[in-house]
Amino acid sequence: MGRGKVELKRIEDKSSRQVTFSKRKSGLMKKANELSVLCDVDVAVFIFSSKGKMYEYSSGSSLKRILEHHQSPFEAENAARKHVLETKQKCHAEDAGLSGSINLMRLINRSLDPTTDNPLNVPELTQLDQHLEDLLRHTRFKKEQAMWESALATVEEEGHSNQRLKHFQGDDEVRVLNEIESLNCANLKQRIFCLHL
Amino acid sequence: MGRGKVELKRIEDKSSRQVTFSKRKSGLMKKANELSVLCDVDVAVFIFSSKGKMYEYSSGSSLKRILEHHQSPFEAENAARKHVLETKQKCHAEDAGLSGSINLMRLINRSLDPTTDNPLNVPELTQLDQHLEDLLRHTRFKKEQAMWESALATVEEEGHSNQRLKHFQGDDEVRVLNEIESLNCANLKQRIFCLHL
DNA sequence: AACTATTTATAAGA
DNA sequence: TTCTTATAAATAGTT
Repeated sequence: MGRGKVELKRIEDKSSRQVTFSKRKSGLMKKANELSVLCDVDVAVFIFSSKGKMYEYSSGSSLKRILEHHQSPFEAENAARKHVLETKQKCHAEDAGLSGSINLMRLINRSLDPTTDNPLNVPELTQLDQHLEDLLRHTRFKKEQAMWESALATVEEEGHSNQRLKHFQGDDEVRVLNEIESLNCANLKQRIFCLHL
Repeated sequence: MGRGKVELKRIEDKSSRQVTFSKRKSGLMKKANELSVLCDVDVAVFIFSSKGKMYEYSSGSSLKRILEHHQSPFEAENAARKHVLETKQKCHAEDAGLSGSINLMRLINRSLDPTTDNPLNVPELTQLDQHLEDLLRHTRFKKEQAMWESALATVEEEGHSNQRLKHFQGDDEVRVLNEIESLNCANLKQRIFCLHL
């Protein structure tokens, strides 16, 4: 609708694409709001620009309040994550993990929703139990791994700077530095211990 | 646009509301598609009728494929669940659990996403570990509860029918029925044992 | 489900 | 960017 009719394909000129985006984005949200009010339904619209920026509309009472109240971290993060997955063109590997985690999410959601009208039955609870155990094992492994990685990085970093200093210093200083190094290691162990808490 | 202008408020007549819903729903999705194609962005639209039925549009390659491939159980369930929460007007109690579970979800998502560019750090992994432990405890408690509930229901059901039969039967039959009852209990115990696996 | 009189959205221009 | 305006598109009321 406008001075000329447009064919349905990507607008190649960047600046007019941007202008059209801005106009049509607000048009779409206006329409979404009208639909929501006139027909008394809930509507949510999510738009992801090519740079991953997200715009959203969501209707009146229900979705909106929840989304706003929680700064929509859930939808935003998930949608954004999916968008990233897509644009990274790495669909195959992720699919398995994603669908597995979706099932887990569904179980967790139902398990934590006190208003659900079909609470988890025993086989489902058993399945959830199993999933959680696996995930807990996985998490503890990751944690240990991350701890040691950060520990090694610190040691290496400190080693490097110490090494560099040694080039320019006498034997006494080297002894002091070695002491510092061992103190750093003790410090490191203490840090690791704290992380465990 | 139409024979008369409409004011932005709920259409009270049910059948014209339904007609308008149908027309405007497709209009909205058409607009969403145009925006997506013309401006080369990803767009997703979710509409929830008052009865909780969901309609969705999502643009071209990215979101659409993933949503279709997984039958969008995640968005559908979540959105539906939120919708239910809202319409049940029980926002207060759920909010705490919801925001807690959202945080958990985010951690799980990031933990399971191999393509994330910020993997969980150690404090976050510790937090996730803690959450999972809590949830596991909660799940096992629920499982035990559910098991005993179903067990009790079975006992009661069998007890009732046995009670009724006793009215019409002699002492010998009563003895047999008591044996059956105790066998049922053994059976029950075995079933519970199986559920534990 | 089709038909139009109108309103609304918006493309192009300023 | 914002405003204007000619025109395309959407749709309310009707059949």
